[in-house]
Amino acid sequence: MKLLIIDDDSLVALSLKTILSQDKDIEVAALGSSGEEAVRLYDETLPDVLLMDIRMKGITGIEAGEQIIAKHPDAKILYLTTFNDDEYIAKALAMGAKGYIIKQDYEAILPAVRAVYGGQTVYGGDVMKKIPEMLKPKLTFDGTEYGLTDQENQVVEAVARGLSNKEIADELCLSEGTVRNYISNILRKLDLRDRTNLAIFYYTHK
Amino acid sequence: MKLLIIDDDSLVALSLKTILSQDKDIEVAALGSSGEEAVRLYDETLPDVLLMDIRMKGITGIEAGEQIIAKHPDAKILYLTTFNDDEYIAKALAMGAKGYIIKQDYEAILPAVRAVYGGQTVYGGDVMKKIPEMLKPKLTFDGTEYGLTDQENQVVEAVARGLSNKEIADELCLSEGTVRNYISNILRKLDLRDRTNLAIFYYTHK
DNA sequence: AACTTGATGTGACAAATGTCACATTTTAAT
DNA sequence: ATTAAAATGTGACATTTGTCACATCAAGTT
Repeated sequence: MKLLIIDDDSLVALSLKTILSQDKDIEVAALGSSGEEAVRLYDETLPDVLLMDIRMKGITGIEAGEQIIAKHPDAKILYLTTFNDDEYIAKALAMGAKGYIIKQDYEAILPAVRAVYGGQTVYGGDVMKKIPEMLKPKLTFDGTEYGLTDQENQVVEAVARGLSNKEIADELCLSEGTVRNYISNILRKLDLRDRTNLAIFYYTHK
Repeated sequence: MKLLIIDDDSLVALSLKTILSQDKDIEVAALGSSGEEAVRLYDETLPDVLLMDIRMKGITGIEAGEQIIAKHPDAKILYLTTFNDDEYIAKALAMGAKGYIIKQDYEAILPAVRAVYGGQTVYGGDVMKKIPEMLKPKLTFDGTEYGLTDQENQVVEAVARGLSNKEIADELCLSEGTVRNYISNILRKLDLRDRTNLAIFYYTHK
């Protein structure tokens, strides 16, 4: 199995090579330390598996991966990362990366590389745990981001539950007029036209 | 590594044992052919990895897995399946299964088992491809299920985009009155109160 | 031809909604 | 204590919305 290793930190790349070379089936075709190098070396060496850091100076591992996949749709890219950042996970998934594992667990790297070589997709245990959450819509709508007050936020929640102004007033112990005023303010702040658009906004910005 | 193998078809279980036993690191602790057996044998043998079929007579692999995880939160369960059914994938993910691979690719099974033993999570290539789609909300609302006509459906879409009756009328080349009538009908059919609730219904029913 | 049906439209109406310009009251800041 | 700034409320008003009872009209059906 021909392997290409890319890591921002050359020392890490070297260590990886040392560790992985011990396996007699693995031949490390080249080492690199940037996204640009990844793209170039991939073309030159056409490895079976590309083991690459995500965070790197210059273009990120994700971007490099996209370029490589564009040219070699079957490329098997296995990402190494220090953190497990939701955003990266989602991007890596969307990009079709074959794996995403945490650098820390050394022992896991070799089996992961082997599995990817065998056509599997390997995501480190902790990473996988996040996917179910990501699958379900966020329940909390935080209007603070849009400059809404606490009360206004509650009104938004209520509107998003389909309540009428009267019902909202009863629920929040306010007068109906006040609720109307709140809604007016909310709509202005969010630049929306009516409560229906507010509900839509709520559900599309969950 | 101690391995427990469960497959509806005893022959398959046996074949798996034969294949996997060739690896000197693997010891097959037991074979089983039902979800109930899986639960029992897991308790008895406490394997490092449980390799289990999903579709089985009696309780499914998923249910068995849930019971096992409930008792042994760190259980490493690797599902084998003939199909890659969205529903099962989602369930397996939510349950915390460590893997989900297609039976067909024999060569993949051994590396997958090894990777799972090493703490990784392994989802077969095709399986993984589905996750990004599952991550984004379904765009199509099929009102047919609720007895809505084609036109009514278009109105629903329009309402869900936040348009006013006038705007909808213009867009669909109808009179505003007709749009109002449509909405009346839709609300009755769906047992909703107003357009805001309709929009909410739309977004909460994919 | 007479009839049915469905899609489309109209007008009237009540209720709900959103805006606005202002009061009150409470709270916080100086 | 005085002031400023919120939170809360009121009433008037124009619009929008949803309901309803009825027109029209085209396209089938019998």
